[in-house]
Amino acid sequence: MEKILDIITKEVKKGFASQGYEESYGRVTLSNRPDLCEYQCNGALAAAKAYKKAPFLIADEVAEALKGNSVFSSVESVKPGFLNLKVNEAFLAEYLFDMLKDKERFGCEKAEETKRIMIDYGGPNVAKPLHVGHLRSAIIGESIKRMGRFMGYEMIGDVHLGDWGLQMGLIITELKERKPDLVYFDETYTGDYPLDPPFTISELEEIYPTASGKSKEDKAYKDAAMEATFELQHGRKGYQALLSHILNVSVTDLKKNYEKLNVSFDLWKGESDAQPFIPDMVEKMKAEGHAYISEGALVVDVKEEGDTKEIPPCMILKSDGASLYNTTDLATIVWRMRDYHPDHIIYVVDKRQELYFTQVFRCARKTGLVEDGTKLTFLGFGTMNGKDGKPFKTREGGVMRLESLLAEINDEMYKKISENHTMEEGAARETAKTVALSAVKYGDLSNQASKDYIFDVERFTSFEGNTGPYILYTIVRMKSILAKYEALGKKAGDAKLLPAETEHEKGLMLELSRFSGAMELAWEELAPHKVCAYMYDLANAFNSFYHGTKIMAEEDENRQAGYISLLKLTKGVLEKCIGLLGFSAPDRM
RNA sequence: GUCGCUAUAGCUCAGCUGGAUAGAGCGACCGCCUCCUAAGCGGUAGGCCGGAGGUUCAAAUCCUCUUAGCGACGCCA
Repeated sequence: MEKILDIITKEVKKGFASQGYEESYGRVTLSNRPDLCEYQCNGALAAAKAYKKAPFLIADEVAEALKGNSVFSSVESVKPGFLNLKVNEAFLAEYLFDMLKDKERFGCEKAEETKRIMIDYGGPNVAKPLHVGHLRSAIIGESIKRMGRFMGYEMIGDVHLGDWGLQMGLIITELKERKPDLVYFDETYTGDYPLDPPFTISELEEIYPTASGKSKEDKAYKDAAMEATFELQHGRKGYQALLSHILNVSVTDLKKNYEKLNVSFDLWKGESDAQPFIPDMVEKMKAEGHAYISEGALVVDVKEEGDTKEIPPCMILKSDGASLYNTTDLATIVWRMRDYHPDHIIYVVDKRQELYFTQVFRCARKTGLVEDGTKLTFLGFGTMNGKDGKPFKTREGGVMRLESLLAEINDEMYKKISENHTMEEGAARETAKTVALSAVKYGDLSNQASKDYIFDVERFTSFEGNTGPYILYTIVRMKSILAKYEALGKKAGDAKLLPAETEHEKGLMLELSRFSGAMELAWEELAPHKVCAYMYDLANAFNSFYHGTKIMAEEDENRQAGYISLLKLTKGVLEKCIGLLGFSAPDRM
C-alpha cells in the first residue's frame, strides 16, 4: 500500500503544480502543531523567494486548488505561509480497512529489490558466561535482523564466536594440570576420542578464569598455554578433540541463554572458522602489492584522501608472524563472500571499535575481499551504564552475568504481578518472564543505539510510563476486549471502520496510518528506537481512545463492530512492532 | 597531542529533510474507578536546547570558534 504521507504529498504537489509552481515545494511533513493540523506543508515559504511573491499568497492559491479534494477534510493557508492539512475521516477509515485486510504486513510494502544481508552480532566468547556487556549486541542485532526480514530482505544472523587464541590454550593447560590422565593428552593415542566431554559447562566457566589468573602470575604456566595454543593451531589431534568438546559444551549453553533473550542465530560460526582462509588471503595481499612490512609487521595502508586525521595502516600479521583480530575479521569476510555473497554486512559492535572497523573495511575493499556492490556497515552501540553513570557492575563491583541480571528482573516482576493480581504461580512466573524481557529490551532499544545509556533496574521494573510493560499492558487490554466481544459469538475484524467521530478516535487512526512510514524510516536508519517511539505514540493514542469510548457498551452494532476492527488493527500493529523488537505479550498481566 | 562522540526540564530520554508556542516518562502537585484490567486517563508547575559568533525569511537542528565529559588513536580483542 502506498504510504499515507506519499498520498498526501502527491495531492499537495499537484496543488502546487496546478498553480504554476515547481511541484517539489509540495513536500509534506507530520504537523508539529497538532492543535492546528495533522499534516503541514511549508513549501510556500520556500517558494516565496524563487517566485518573488509573498508566501501567504502562494499558500492561499494552493489551498484554494485543494478545496474539495477527497483526501482532506480541511486545507488552510495560515499566517506567514503554512499550509495546514487535515485528513478526511472517510478516506482515513478506508485506508485503515485496507491495512486491516493485509493481515501480515498491515500495508507495509516489502523492499522492491530483495537483498542478502549478513548481520554479525552477539560475539560471545567460548567458555565464558554471557555478561551484561553482551546484552546490547544481542538485543540490537536481533531487532535489526527482524526488521530487515520484515522489510523483505534475506537476513543471515551470525553469532561470530570468540573461539580462537590463547584462551583455548589456557583451558587446555589447566585441564591438563587437573586431569593429566585424559587420553587427549596422550600423544601416542591413536584411537577415537570419547564422545562425552570431560567437563561440564560450570567447570568450564570456572577453569578459564582460574587459568587466566594463573598465567598472569606464573610465567611457566603462560608459556605452557602458549605452547598448547600453538600445538592446537597446528593440528595436534587430542587438542583439537578437546576444542570441539569445549565448543559443543559452550555453544549448547550459549544457545540456551540466548533463547531466554528470544535471540537466535542462523550461523554459529566463529573466529576459528576463518583461520583456514588466512594463508591464501595473506599471500594474495602480498602478491598484489597491498601488504608490506612496516616496523616488522605486515600491514596494508588504508589512508584515503580527505581523511581529517592519520588513519594507521591495517595490520595483517604481527611481527612474530602470528595473526590477530584484524586477520581473523578479514578472513571472515573472505568466507562470507565465498559462501554467501552478501549484498551487505552489518556489524553490531561496541562503538569504541569504530576506527578499527574503518581500517578493516578499507583494507577489505582495497584488497578486493569485497566487491564494490557489497556494503559494509559498522553499527556501533554505546555502553550500558549503571545508575552512577559508570559501566554496569554487580554490587561487589564485579562483572555481572547476564543470567543474574535476568533472574533479578524476573523476580522483581514476579513480585509485582503477584502483588497486583491473583494468578496461579506457574502462570505468574511465565508472565513475569515475558514482561521482564519486554522491560529489558524496550529499555535498551528505546535509546539510540549509538549512545551510552543508563540501565536503571528500578526504573525498568517500575513499569510506568514509556516502558515495555506499558506497551504490553495496552495489548493485554485489547486482547481482553476482543475476547469478550468474540465470547458473544461475534466475529472481530470483518467490519469496515467508520469515519472517526471524536478527536481521540481520529488520533488513533492517524497514528495507525503512519505505520509503514515509521517502519521504513526505522529500517533505513537501522534505528530500533524509532520503532519504540512509534509504538509508544500508538499505545498512547489507543489508551486515550479507550478512556473516552466504551466499546463494549456501544449500542449501535455497526459502530461497535467498527471500533472492534480499529482495535484489532491496533493490536495487530503493536504486536508486529514488539515482534520486530524481539519480545511478545502475554494474554493477561 | 590528534581525531571522534556527547551536552535539551530536578532525573532518564525523544525531537523526522532547518519551519509556527522545544516534547515524553519519572519525580512533585491536583483531579478521575457502581463503567471493556487505575501497570490507566486528564491537568498544573518545571527550559538562555553547554557558551559565543555566523548562514537563513526561519536554527535545538547547518557552519566556525569555545568549554566540559567520554572514547579511539600499529603488534589486545
